[in-house]
Amino acid sequence: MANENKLTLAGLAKLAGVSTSTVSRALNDNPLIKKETREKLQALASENNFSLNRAASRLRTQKTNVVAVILNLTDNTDQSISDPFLLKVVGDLNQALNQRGYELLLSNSFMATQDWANYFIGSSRADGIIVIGQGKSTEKIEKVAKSNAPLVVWGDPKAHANYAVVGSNNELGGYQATEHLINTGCKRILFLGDPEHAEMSERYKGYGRALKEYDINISDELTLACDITSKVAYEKIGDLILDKGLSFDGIVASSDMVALGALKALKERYISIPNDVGIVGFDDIAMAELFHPSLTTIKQNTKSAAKIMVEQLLAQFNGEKAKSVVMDIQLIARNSTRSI
Amino acid sequence: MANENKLTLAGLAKLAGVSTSTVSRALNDNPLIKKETREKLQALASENNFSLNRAASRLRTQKTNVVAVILNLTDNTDQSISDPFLLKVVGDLNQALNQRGYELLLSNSFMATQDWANYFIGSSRADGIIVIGQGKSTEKIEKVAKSNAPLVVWGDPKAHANYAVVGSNNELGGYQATEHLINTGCKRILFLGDPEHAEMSERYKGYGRALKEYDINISDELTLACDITSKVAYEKIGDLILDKGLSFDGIVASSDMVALGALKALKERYISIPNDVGIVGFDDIAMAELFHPSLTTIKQNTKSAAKIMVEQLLAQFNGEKAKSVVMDIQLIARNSTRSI
DNA sequence: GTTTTTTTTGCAAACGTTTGCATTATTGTT
DNA sequence: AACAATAATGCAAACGTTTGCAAAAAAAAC
Repeated sequence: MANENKLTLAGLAKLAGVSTSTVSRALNDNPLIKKETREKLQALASENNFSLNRAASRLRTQKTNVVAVILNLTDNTDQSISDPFLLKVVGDLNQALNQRGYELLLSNSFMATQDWANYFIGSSRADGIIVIGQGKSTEKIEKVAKSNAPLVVWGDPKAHANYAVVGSNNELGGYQATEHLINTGCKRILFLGDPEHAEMSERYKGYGRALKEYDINISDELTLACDITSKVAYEKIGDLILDKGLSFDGIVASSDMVALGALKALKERYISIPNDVGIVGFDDIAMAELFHPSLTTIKQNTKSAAKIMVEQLLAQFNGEKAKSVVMDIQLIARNSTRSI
Repeated sequence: MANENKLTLAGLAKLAGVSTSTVSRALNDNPLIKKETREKLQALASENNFSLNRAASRLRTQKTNVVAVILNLTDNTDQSISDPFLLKVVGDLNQALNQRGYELLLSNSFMATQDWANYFIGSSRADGIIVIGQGKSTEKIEKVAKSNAPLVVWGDPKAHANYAVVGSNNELGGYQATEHLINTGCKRILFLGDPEHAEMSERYKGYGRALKEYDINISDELTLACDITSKVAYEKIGDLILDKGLSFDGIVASSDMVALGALKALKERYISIPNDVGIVGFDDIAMAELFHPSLTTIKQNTKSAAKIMVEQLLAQFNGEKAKSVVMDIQLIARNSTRSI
């Protein structure tokens, strides 16, 4: 093809009548090279639309400028990848990484059966790893951490781990969601989510704390364990109502997608939202305000979270030790809960 | 760190008492090497959890085994990246690529101001490019195509381009959506979408054809140009009703997200769906069936599309010329349209 | 037990950068 | 004008693989 004899650094050097070192330095804007020469060479390079062979420079510098982002999906393959929240995080990470001169190698947890650290770092595919979602299976993450490869995890920062975790204050989020329902008159509040799941379990704790502080007794009946997908939530709520009637007047959903499933189950039974049942979601995905009714939710700021994760990762590149960071959350009151 | 003196091929060779060539061949399962030796060396490699330096092998082989996937977003940055459909495509591509031994380098169109071909291919960052979304701005794509870098585009395959396009039969989709509304009794059907946008314009054509074939006159008033985001759709429908009352009884939405926006605008005004207005979306995103009412839509099969795109790309690696492929679509009738 | 054939291994040269050090050109100082 | 100090460039050795070709070892043929 056109690839026949691609222009190389040496070729460009000959073209310019200088040495390869000079061209290399010039293209990397190294001040060792006289400014005029630098500019001249840069111009020449772009004229001949030359571009450095990254494979070569990576080999030489032992640095890839690539970060592997791993979607740590749970077993049920298809559903979770469609959670807009996770993908929003990917998008924000991409932007944050690009801003710092890095590229994003996307991967899901199914890919490498081998351990990630070796697969990505040991092989010079990437300089660091960002895992999205602590989820339930933390063994693989632990393994990476132990190999002390640069690593940052999006998950629950309170789950004191031996690696850096960036995530929202899930406990507080759960608390505020519950409190908001209490303040808007709900008495029997359901928690809908997966208490086994790292992030979700903290939200569950916050839920428990709020009930306790407001002297509402916690009943097992009001904890509805369910996978964190809309479909499962929809079914679970349907079953519950079939089983016990409308035994609740508020729902703390562990994610917006879960809330969406619940919403549908309720609306199909002509249960009024927010009058009969108030719902609070978690995440504030883009379409939260487009549901009908629009969804009251706990907003996670993915944009700044992404920026922080990248910072923490880069810190590790410089030999510093990364710390876990707790992100503030924010209650966004909309129409799926009564107004205070 | 642990990276101090990483085991190298030469090191492993010394450890095993053979030459590097033998180890290299063994790890690549080259039958030139005796089977026993191969297995012994492979075992040794994994014992010492050795992994090949990809930067080096890429340099040597002039192949990266990476494919750049570019989200070709339109100007309004934030919204479109949250379209679950596009991200679903990314996920499916990731899987399809991994299956063929490739990795996915994610990027968005804002990143490289330079031309993509040079940035990704010329620099040995990737072997090929997959662009998601033809959208409105096709110049950059044309540029890549001209440089004849391996390229496949997700877009409208009927838009005869000088590059390989994989996409749904958008015209037929638009037709079927419209026909379905007609069959369920709609008389004044609105098209909601962006006729400038490559994929959408084909859907618009199909819409027009259906109206014509069923002898319904096409009125400019019933074409509501709007950006392909829920928010804009929501506003446009609101404005339209404010302006002219309920001047329509059916909507062909150019995507599910657009449909969702319209849905909300209508429900807020207590307009019954599907009785007063029927709505058909496009894409069949995961939550389409979880809207209330669940959304009738034209399903695009992203999973097999992804597989085909990858095949078409790999074909180009082998010097074959890739062809555009039209994917079948399928009407999924749910509750946002009356039953036939 | 040679010779021929086949199988298995090793040698050494790439692939295209970057960078420590040596060298040359330029400027400043006396 | 000679020397010192500084700025700008070039030399050449890496970085860790892969692979054509030669060589050695093993098997087969006579």
